[in-house]
Amino acid sequence: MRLATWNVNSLKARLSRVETWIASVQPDVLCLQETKMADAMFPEAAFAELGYESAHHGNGRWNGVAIISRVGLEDVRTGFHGEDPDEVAESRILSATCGGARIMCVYVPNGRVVGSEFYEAKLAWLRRLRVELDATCEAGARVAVCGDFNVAPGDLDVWDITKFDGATHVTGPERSALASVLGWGLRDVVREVIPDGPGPFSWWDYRGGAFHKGEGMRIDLALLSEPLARGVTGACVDREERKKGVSGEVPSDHAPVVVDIDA
DNA sequence: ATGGTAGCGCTGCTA
Repeated sequence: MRLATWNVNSLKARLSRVETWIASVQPDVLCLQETKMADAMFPEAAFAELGYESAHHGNGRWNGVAIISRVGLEDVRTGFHGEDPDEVAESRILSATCGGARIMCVYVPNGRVVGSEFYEAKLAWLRRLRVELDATCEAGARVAVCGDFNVAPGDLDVWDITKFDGATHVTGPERSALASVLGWGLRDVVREVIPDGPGPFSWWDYRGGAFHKGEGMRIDLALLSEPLARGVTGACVDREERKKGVSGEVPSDHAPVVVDIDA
């Protein structure tokens, strides 16, 4: 199974690139974040034409998550378990069973300024993600939690840790909350396949030529439970997609993360 | 030099 995750920064603005990328890379399951659209606007037919089923959870111009699969898409859950779908304020988690694995597509809150109410909400959201795993997944199950975590797990996951002193995405509480999610029984397989850094980065600020200066962060992660992680045969970040297209089409500020699992 | 870019959508917020 080829599993991928990609924060597309508006699926409406990026659809053409996403279609081209899918046709080229041929993922079996693709998790999308920041679709920035309501369910009614989701281009389900475009993915069907490529041979994929899809599920989307979006409620407006921010956030929005989707799972695209050509190996089945069952038992879709919108939001956290026990959450009234009509009461979900922000669309940040979508789960489905694809190809015998429980896929969770997540878009963790950014957190903005350390210590702000948004930062505290981010920590609470990550704690709730651990609760979600405890409550909805059996130990030993095939589980993949993929998405934009807005946390750089280690110092090698930012271009220059000395420039991040106390900054959002690298603070101890954020990393501890992420570690608690991993502690359910998940492995950061891209870091295992690529142990050296800095990088591989998955996000670069649009401003100031950050991409070309190599000033990025690794915040888009594929976290796999043991039965899936055991079968990983390769993992990478597709930096090519982050380059500007020949037609001048603007890329997302995130690159896709791709994991191959022999299963 | 306290900026810069992108998306949404039309004013300023979010990232």
